[in-house]
Amino acid sequence: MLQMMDYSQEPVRDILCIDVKSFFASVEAVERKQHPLEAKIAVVSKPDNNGGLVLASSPLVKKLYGVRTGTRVFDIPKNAAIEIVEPRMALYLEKNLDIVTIFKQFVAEEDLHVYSIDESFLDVTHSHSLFGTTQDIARHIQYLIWKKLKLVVTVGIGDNPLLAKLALDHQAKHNKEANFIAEWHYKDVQETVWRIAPMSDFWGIGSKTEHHLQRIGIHSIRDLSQADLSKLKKKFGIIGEQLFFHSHGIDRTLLSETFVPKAMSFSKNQILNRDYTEKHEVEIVIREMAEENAMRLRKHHLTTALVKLGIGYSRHIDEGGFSHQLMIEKTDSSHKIIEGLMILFNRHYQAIPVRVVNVTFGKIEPKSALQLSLFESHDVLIHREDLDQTIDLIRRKHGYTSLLHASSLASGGMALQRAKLLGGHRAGKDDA
DNA sequence: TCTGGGGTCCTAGGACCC
DNA sequence: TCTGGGGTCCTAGGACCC
Repeated sequence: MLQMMDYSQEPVRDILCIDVKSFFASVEAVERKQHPLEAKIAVVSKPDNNGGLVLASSPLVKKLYGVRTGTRVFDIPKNAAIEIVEPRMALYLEKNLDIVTIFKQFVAEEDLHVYSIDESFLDVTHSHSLFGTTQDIARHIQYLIWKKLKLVVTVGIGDNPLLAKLALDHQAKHNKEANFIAEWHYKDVQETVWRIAPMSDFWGIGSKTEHHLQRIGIHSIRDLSQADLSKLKKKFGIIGEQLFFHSHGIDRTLLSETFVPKAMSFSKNQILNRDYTEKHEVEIVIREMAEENAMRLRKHHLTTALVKLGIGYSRHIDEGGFSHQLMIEKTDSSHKIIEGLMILFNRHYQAIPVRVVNVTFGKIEPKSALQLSLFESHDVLIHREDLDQTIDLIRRKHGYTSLLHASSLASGGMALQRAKLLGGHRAGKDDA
């Protein structure tokens, strides 16, 4: 006897989940006057480095050569007619803004949730009198985006955001015959959600969770929906409960209520181009990354009160590394932040080759009045603040490379290389 | 042929306070 | 003094997503 849900009390909205087919690769195709579905382009994080990986590939490249997101550079067939392209994040951001502008013609701000650079949720429940049925709206948006940007978007439609997202990922994306639109409702859960396989394809289930589930006898989403909820809760906590409801297609979030909270952390992650064995070299990298992050803080008038330092050791080392955090006085000053990071670094660093560095700021808050300290004179603080702002200004105007600290020019410095990156990828513009 | 980068959320243990 | 209890914050680590 199958355990079914009573959906009568669940929210029923008209949700669209929209994403751009092979976004980065498609943008690059359009820039080259090619049809995005006929191009053979792979956007690669570090084309000149075998360690790089594919961030996006044209549909044809996926189909013909099996080259998809995550494929390593050295796994791309050598003789394939694939154009390898460096990412231009600034360009993609621009296109994203154009697309969001189109969305805003159809929904109010609070009914739009931009989930990532190429994926958004729209609640069109209140848009029908002006724009027609949900399907009409979906097609209209597809048409406008095609007309304006020559990009193909796929649309999942559902009674809630989860169903829309699942319809998108598991049906719309592959269904050209249906114009890349798919619709999943509560009544379809058995024929749709339950058939998603493998389990790790399901949103929120990764390989670890999949294994864990299998160990307790759950081998499909359908199994999951029939599992004992209290047992799931005991094994997985809140996540277990969530998984259970998701397997029934239940998701109670309302877009209009999920005002996107301000990002609570900024992080910088860097895999170094070689193992760093000298302590001071690592220190220089940490300083650079801290400064870049601190610039972001100041640009948005924010402060941090928590710094985290993560160090990953070379692959040749058994130990993985460490990650430690430290509460500091609320600040946006590079000096104060670096001071905190250096405490962590000196406390935990061992003479082991380093390959990965992570610098994260937490407890981010809007900046109030100048923070005064009992231990430092007003003048010193003001001076430092002025200095930081001036540096930011110069960098914003002339590019990060225009004002490198002397230390960055030492052998360990990566700022010169990283300045050309945006969101970790090449910005593709002079001063993005 | 060795490492992409930026995020969020949850857990569990410990410290500290009342 | 006994093993009290609840609440909140901090920390490290894990898992997942795009």
